[in-house]
Amino acid sequence: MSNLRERLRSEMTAEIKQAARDRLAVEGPDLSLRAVARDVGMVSSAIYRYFPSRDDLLTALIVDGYTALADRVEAAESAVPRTDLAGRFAAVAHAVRDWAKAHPAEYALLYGTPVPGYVAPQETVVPVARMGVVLIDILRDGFSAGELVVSPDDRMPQRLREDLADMLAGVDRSGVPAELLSRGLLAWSSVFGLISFELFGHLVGAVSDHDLNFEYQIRALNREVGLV
Amino acid sequence: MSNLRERLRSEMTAEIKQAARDRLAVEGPDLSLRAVARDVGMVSSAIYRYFPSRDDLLTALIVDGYTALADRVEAAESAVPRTDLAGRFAAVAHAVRDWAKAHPAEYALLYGTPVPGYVAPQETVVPVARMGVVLIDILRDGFSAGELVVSPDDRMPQRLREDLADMLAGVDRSGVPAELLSRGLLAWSSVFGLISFELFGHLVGAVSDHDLNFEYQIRALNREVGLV
DNA sequence: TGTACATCAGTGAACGCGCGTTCACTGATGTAC
DNA sequence: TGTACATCAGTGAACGCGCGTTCACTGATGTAC
Repeated sequence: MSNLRERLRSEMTAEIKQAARDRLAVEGPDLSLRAVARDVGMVSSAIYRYFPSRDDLLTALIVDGYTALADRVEAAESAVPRTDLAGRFAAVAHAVRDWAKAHPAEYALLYGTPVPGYVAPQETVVPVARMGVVLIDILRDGFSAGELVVSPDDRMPQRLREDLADMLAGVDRSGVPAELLSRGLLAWSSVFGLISFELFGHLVGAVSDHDLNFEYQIRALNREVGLV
Repeated sequence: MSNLRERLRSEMTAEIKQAARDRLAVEGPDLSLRAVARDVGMVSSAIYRYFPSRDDLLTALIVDGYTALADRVEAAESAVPRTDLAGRFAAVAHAVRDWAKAHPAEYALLYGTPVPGYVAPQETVVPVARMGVVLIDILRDGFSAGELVVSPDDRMPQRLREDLADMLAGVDRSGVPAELLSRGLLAWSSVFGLISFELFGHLVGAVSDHDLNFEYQIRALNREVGLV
């Protein structure tokens, strides 16, 4: 059986990616292939048996990151009773923050300054859509249960309405009016705004207990979205 | 008079910083001193007549960036009638976004992934506080005019209340309850969340007309803060 | 079960490169008398 | 107004470095018969 070679190969691949993640944490987004090789005890050219180039290694880290984050978000949200809409949203928000705090360098890789000239791989679409589904499901459940009240807004530009209706192609948005999708998008942006502010050091003068602040703000956000 | 030398010196300093900003835009946050020198038509060592090291040049760009942003924010906000609270907040939000879109690389430098090991210079405190003052003034005016209704929230943790009361040391927060400061902080985070999402490419599948979306979301934010 | 051949992980040397920073220098501008 | 000296912007060579990637190689693992 060729299993030995295959198993070693996948273990080695994982080890390289982990070393790369660790490197990312200490020296930021310009990943050095040679440093990674050193860390796993290999000669630098050996990495090329596993990744055809430095960019491909980076791509793998990015895809892994989105997937890990989506996993955490889904797991946290599914553990909350379906009828507890605010609890479900809070679970999602805290899952993102917890993952970000546990993996700050990866968070920065996904949601910080994009590497110039580097285009996000198509494979990120799937995990990103998974998070979108979780969020939209909360909105739909709230709407169809009558807990989320939304009055049609005729000041919403038609173009924007169409954008929102087409967003996340392939994801079921049925029964969720554009007004609600827009609210969800704002809430989602706010969650990442809060987390980025905290992790990137923009709250240093303002807040000392970040846990308390985040929890309070998520409650406020819940109120604002209308999930109570 | 030594004015000639001094004038040339400050002109050259400005030219170097501008070249550095341009470089930033094409190759991201790892600024190359040699590339900057090439762009201004100097030999690389000549830069050291103006900046003692690469980090000092970066620092100058960061301080300049915050200052330019605070200038724009103040100018935009002060052009709106004092009683138009929602208009004042919208002016602030749009000023930030306009500046960010006009100077995306600088925005990323200030609000994107922090350079690991690099500590933000103390001089950024002043321009950051200036923006804080603008925001807090809006909240105070709204509160004292009775337009911003805020009921005391006894679920707000004491620790958080103290944090908010101490925030932006030296800035006048008199007459603005912690509940309102917290709302302001959330709104401020949301503005940057929206802008970062747009500039860093996280809305690509979701929204095509970013102007419309931002304008709509800022109106929603205004409603949420209570500025109508 | 044993042998011949194919696959492929890892080595080590080499490539060409751009980087930040230093240093002794030249020559123009500014200052003191 | 003219001369002697000080200041300082910019040059060019050199330093030591780490980088991504290539290539011919060795030796172990896997496959076919």
